Amino acid sequence: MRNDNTANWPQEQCFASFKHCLPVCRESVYSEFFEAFREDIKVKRESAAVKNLKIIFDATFELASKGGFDAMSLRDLSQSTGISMGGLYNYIRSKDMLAQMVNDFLSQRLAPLAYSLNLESGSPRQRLATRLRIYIYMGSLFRPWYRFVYMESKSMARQQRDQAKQFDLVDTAKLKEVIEEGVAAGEMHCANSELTASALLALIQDWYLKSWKYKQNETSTDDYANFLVSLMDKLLADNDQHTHDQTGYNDHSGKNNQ
Amino acid sequence: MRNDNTANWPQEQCFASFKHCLPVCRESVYSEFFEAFREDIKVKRESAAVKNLKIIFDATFELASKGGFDAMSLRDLSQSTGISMGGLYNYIRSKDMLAQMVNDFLSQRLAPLAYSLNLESGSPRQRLATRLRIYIYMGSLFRPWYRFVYMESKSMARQQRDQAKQFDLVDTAKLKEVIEEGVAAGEMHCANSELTASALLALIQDWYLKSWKYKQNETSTDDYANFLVSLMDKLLADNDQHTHDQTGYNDHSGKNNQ
DNA sequence: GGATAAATAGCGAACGCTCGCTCTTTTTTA
DNA sequence: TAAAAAAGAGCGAGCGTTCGCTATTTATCC
Repeated sequence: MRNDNTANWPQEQCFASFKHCLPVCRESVYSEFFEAFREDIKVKRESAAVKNLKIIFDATFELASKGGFDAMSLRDLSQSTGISMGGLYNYIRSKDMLAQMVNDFLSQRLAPLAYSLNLESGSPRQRLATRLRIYIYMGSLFRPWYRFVYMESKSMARQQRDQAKQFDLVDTAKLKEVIEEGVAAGEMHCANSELTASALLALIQDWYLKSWKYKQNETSTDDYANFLVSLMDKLLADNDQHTHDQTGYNDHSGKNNQ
Repeated sequence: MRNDNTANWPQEQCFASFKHCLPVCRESVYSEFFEAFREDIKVKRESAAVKNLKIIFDATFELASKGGFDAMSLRDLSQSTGISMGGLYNYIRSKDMLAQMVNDFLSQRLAPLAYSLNLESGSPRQRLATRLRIYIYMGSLFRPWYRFVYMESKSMARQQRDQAKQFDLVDTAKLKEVIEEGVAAGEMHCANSELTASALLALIQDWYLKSWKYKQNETSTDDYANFLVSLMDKLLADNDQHTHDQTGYNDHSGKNNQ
C-alpha cells in the first residue's frame, strides 16, 4: 500500500513490513472466509454475511478463550452476538462444524498464504530466521485462530485431530530440514536438530498461547520475533569453544540412560 | 531405597537418581491423595479408597486427554472405571470438584514437594540447571496431572484459573531471578532475562504437553533434560564474540518498533 | 417509478436428548 | 448383623437443533 520502507518484505524483517506484503489482513479475512464456505453458509448476500461472520467468529474466539469451546453454548453465542439461535444456523451447519470451519480455514487458507512467502531464497540461516518471523507475525495477526485450533483440536472429529498432529510434525520437520542444511553448509552447528526444531516450534506456539503474559510485560511482536531469532542464533552457533562442564554438575549433551 | 549410585541426588543429575530421592512415586501418590482429601471423600476404608481413587483419576486423565474434561461425562467415567454413578459420588463432591482436586493436589502437594529439593546450594548455573531438571522429571513422573491442569484450568472456578496464571508468573519469576543472579555473578550473560525465563518455562511445558511427539521420536526424559540444560547454557553464554548480523537480514536484539 | 411479488434473512418457542446429581435399595465388609 | 459402600433408576435443567413464521431486501411489472 504505502510506499515507505515498511513495504519491502523480506528485506526489511519487521512486523509492519510483513503486514504490508501479506495479501490478507485482520479486516479482510472474513471476505475470504465467506468465499471459502459459500456452500455451507445459507446467507447469500455478501455484505450482511461478512459482517455477521465477523461478529459470530470473533465472539466464538472470545467465549472459547474463557471456558473452552465445549463450555460455550450456542445460547451464549446468541446472546454475545445479538443474533438469534435460528439466525446462527444460517451461518453454520452445526456447532461441531463451527469449530471445523475455524480449523480448516486456518490450515487450508490462512497458513499456506503466509508460509509460501519467500522461503526459498537466501542462506539457511536467512531462511530459518524468515520462517520463524513469519510464524510469529502470523501468530500475532491471527492469534485467536491459532489459539483456538491448538486448544480445541482435541474436541474435533478424528480427521481434524490427526491433521493437527500432522501439521505439528510437518512444521517441526521443515524447521529441522533448514537446520540440517545450515549444518551441512557449515553455517550452523547442532547436536540434535530434531529437538532443536521442536524447541523452536514450542516457542512459536508459546507466543500465541501465552499472549496474556507477553501483553502484561509489554513484549511486542517485534520484540518476541527478534528474541526468537537471536535465540536461534545462539542455539546454532559453534559452541565447542566454551562449554563442557563449566562449574559443576554433569553436562551431558547426547543421548543417555533411561 | 537401593544403595547404588543412582540414589544421590542432586550430585548425580539423572531421572533415576531423582526418583529415588523423591518421597513419593507414581504408586504411592494416591495414598497421599486420600489423606489430602479425607474430608471430601465419603469412603473411609483406606485400602478400597486408594484403589478406587487410582482407578477414577487415571481414567479421568485418560478420558480428558482425548476430547477434554468438559466432553467427558460422568457416565463415560462410570463405564471406564466400572464404578456406578452413585459409587463415583462417594469419592467426589461434584464433577467440578473432581477437576479442582487434581489442580489443588498438584499445586499444593506434589509440586511443592519437589521444588523445595536442594534448590538453594551451588552456583546460579547449578541451581538453574537443577531447577530445570526438577521440572522435567516431575513432568515425566506426573505428566497426566500437569497436562490436565494446563489444559483444563480454564474450565475451573475463578480462583483456580487465576491461580494457574499466578503459578506461571511465579515460575517465570523464579527462573528469571536465578538468571539475574548468574548475570550479577558474571557467570551468565543475558540481554532479556524475562523472555529467557519465559522461553525456558515454555520448553518445560512442551515436554508434558507434547509427550506424544517425544515418545514418537524416542526422546527419553534424560535426553530432554540434558537437551534443555545445554540449551540453557547456550542461551546464557557470553555471545559478544561471534554474532551480530552474520550473513544478512537485520538482527536486532533489544526492544524495537511497533 | 411507485406498487406488487418473490426471495432471502432473522427470529424464538419447542423438541428430543443427555447432562450432573440425588436417593432409595441392594450388596459387601468386618 | 450393623455399618459402610456400591448400585442404578429417576429428576430437572440445559444442551444442540429444528421449524413455522415474520421482517427485510431485491426483482418485476404497469
